[in-house]
Amino acid sequence: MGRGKIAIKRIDNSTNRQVTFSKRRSGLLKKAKELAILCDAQVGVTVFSSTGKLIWKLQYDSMKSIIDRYNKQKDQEHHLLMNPASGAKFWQREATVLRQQLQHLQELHRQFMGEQLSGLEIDELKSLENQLEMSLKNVQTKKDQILTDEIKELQHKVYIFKNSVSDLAM
Amino acid sequence: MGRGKIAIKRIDNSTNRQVTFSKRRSGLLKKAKELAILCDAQVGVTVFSSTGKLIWKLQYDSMKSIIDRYNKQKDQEHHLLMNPASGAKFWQREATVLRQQLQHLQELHRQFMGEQLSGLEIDELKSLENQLEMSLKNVQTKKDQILTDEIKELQHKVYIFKNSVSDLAM
DNA sequence: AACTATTGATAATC
DNA sequence: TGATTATCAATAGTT
Repeated sequence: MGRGKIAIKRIDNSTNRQVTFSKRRSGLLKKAKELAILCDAQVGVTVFSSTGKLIWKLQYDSMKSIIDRYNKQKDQEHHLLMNPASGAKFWQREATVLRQQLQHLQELHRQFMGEQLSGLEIDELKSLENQLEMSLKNVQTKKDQILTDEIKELQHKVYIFKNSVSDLAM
Repeated sequence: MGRGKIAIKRIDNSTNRQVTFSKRRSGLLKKAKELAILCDAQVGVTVFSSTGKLIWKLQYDSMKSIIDRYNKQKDQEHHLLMNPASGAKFWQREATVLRQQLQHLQELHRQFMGEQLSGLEIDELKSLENQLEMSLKNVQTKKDQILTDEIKELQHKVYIFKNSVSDLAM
């Protein structure tokens, strides 16, 4: 999209990669913001560079609902207005709950990755095994479906092509 | 970017908004994917429509590193905790990031449950399939190990019991 | 869902 | 880095 077309693959030159990263990151965030505003949607974007640094986080419009809730709570608990430190407390509670949920889900997810299985009972392992088997089946079904559709489409194209060739021969 | 310029504000006509939402969402996800590939970065995007339906896209194997990096970053910002003045803002940011991580992980987990597979490319499905197969193997190995151990233990008990019975007989 | 006239994004360059 | 601009890409309005 500039003075020349580029292939979408890792940019080898690191300086170039950095420059492109900056430019496209801002482009992406702009698009995200526009989407959120235009379509009244919640859009979140997280970007990490390859060195692992958290570059940007954006959570558009969902902030609004959080702040609404905060303001609501502020009304309900009037003493909050008197105590400047309680604003921090509200968000701290919020963060604590979220972190607990996240940790719980992380642990669960590790188990789905086949890690950290030591704490599990035999019944839990069996149940996990069943779930994984089911998941695998679903994924394979979906994959097969996509591949089959693709083949059908190609077969149709070949059919069309054959016909046009025989038309020419007539 | 089309037959006319538009102002970036909520589109009132709901049909139009829905159409624009579809178009721009796919545009955004394409950009995110390109950024990730070109610049070797981890990019996550979550999109909720105004009706609350979650449409999402994320390189599935990057979740672990996102969480690791997040935890790392949290350590770096840890000194902020000591400063009471920055309290509310810090915890607010904390909550925002946590909420976002939670949303990503929830969606990722749904995919590991074999749900919400519609948005995935064929390569992503293959990748997920491989991971599930590996997980399943680990879980089965662990299960077998536990069962084998249990059997050994029981055999030992039977052995002890036999001996004590023959002791009694003497 | 397609199609294009436009606007917008950005790769190369300075 | 930061600005410029020639191109390519995205998309708003139309069919």
